[in-house]
Amino acid sequence: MDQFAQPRLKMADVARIAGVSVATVSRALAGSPLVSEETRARIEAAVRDTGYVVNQVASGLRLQRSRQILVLLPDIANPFFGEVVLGIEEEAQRQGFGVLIGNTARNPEREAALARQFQTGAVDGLVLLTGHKPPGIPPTRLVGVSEHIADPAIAVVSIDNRAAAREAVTYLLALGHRKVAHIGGPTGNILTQQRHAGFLDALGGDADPALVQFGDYSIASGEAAMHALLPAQPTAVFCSNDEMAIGAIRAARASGLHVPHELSVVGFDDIPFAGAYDPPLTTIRQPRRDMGRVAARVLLAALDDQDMPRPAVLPHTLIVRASTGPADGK
Amino acid sequence: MDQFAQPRLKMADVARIAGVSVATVSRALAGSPLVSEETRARIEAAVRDTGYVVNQVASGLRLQRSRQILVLLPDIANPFFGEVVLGIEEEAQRQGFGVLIGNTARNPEREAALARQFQTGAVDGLVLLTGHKPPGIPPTRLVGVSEHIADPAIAVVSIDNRAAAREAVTYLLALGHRKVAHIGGPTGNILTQQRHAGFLDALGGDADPALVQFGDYSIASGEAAMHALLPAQPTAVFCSNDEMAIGAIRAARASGLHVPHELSVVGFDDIPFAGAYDPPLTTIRQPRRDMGRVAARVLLAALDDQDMPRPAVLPHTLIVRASTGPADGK
DNA sequence: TTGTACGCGTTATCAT
DNA sequence: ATGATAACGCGTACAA
Repeated sequence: MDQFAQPRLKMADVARIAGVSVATVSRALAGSPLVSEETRARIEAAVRDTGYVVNQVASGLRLQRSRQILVLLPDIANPFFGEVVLGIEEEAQRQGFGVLIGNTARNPEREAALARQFQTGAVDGLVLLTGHKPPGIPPTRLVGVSEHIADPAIAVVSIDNRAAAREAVTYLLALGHRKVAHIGGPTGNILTQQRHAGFLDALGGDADPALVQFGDYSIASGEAAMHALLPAQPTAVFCSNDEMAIGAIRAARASGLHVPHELSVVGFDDIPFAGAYDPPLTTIRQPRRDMGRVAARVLLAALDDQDMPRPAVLPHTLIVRASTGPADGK
Repeated sequence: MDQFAQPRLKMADVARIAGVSVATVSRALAGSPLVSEETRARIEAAVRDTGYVVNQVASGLRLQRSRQILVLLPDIANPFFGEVVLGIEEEAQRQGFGVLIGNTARNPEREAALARQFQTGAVDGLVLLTGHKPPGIPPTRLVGVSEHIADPAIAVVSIDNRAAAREAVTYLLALGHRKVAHIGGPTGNILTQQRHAGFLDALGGDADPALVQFGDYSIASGEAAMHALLPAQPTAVFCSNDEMAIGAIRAARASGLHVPHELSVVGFDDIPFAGAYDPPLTTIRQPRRDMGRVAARVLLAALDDQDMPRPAVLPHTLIVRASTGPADGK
């Protein structure tokens, strides 16, 4: 009952069936003008009849390029990345490139295995959503998205995180809040630093240390950080991402505080669930799909030109929803 | 200033440096015992010095296998898949396989491009999280996860969706609910049908049509479906996934109903946000990571044995949280 | 317009 | 234990 897969056709098979040489088949399939209409038709018929598809591995070996790019994700479960990937795919497809995704899971071994796909020509370029270049590969044919890469030779497509954070906090101040707290991510993280800097900017330079906590961008860590902040009695908190903002809301509620009447909460990213949470989250929206599109465009241009891709800064938006309100609670 | 990437080393370069033939280098790198310790050391030194890595494309062409598998996702933004992918990666890595991810985005063109990666040997096997086999490829070296595949030759790793749905609804009945509604997914979808069947099972065979609505597994569609159900005054609703459950809660609240006092809501999947929502969602947990692990195991076994993989049914769990309560509202 | 033949970087066979 | 060489399947000079 078990059908054995028939050995896959090669170009020579198609050539034989069409009564031509492999060279002609290759040319016909590549759309070369050096093929008569009549032979082209015969070849196309043979391809249709047999269901032949060109072997991308052999072709890639010969051409030294695969027309594939690989997107490296640190955490495939992070809802931030989905839309970025869609943007990348959109632009790549437009330019005839395929997109593969690799999940490093912050595991050096997996990252190395994926980097090898790049080093050995299985993919032509890399989009880094991981915030760092895999060790041991040259900083060329790479582009970063969202998070800055330590290697200055690598262009990054992002928003102005510092300005966005400043804007979010300024908004809270405009609502009359005077004790604005901040929950950041891991302190070593560049995004954390940029958004923290924007927080300080808005406050005029420095903040009460009792009003600043750092988590790890998870809901649980936001919850813990908010519990630690509550004794200082902030009336508003700016969180470095939406997950921690949700955690902050949970902690506030657990302590009997109403959001937004007694505590305003601002997130960052506008992940898919942000608008569906109760209350819907006020947050900074990153143009994720555009970021992906631009990143792909920058990378693919660099593949052709061989010259250094330029970084791009895209506009963010403050999305005001129901997790924030006036300082006096109405 | 622009460093040109040095042309990549080939095995012949390493051979030259180590003063041996490429055949010996190949053997040494493959761990063959037919290499003297002394030459092996020289070769390893050369590899370290140069940073040489074997070209997987050339190797794959020669060996006719890549030791890579490709996971096909219908929607990379769907939070259900993250943990499944982790399970797949875990097992694949254990067996020395790499994992790539392809997002079809329900776009036939992208799906075809990804299927070609498989057809042409860039990857050895396919894990389908899409619910269907890409057209035009033989049903071998494939395994499905979660959703049944139309082609009976393809093994699927899943839970017993019908039994799980029955269990969820039975739990609601045990709480004293008599008007239990259901929000399903697209009616053509197999998961929708199985979970709907389980809903009917628990009710003893049939349900009031006014208590059944179908959405598209999105939050918005759950919201719309719940609005349509409200006139029938259900005291509980079983939703075919967590997103629609969240939508149902939003709709109930918008109509002034308290969850769970006036309406109990059960979801399905236990996506990462389910426990963090307010109220935390009662739902059916699928053992996502295990499903991924088992799927990888089944697929990789099939790659060796050439025989048909066997389907697997894994245990689900009803997770009771705060979105459900007794029918009398306390 | 078409065909012949070589090379892309490996691995395996067959010598030695 | 090691080396020469033929494949793997394709693309492209070069020849015809």
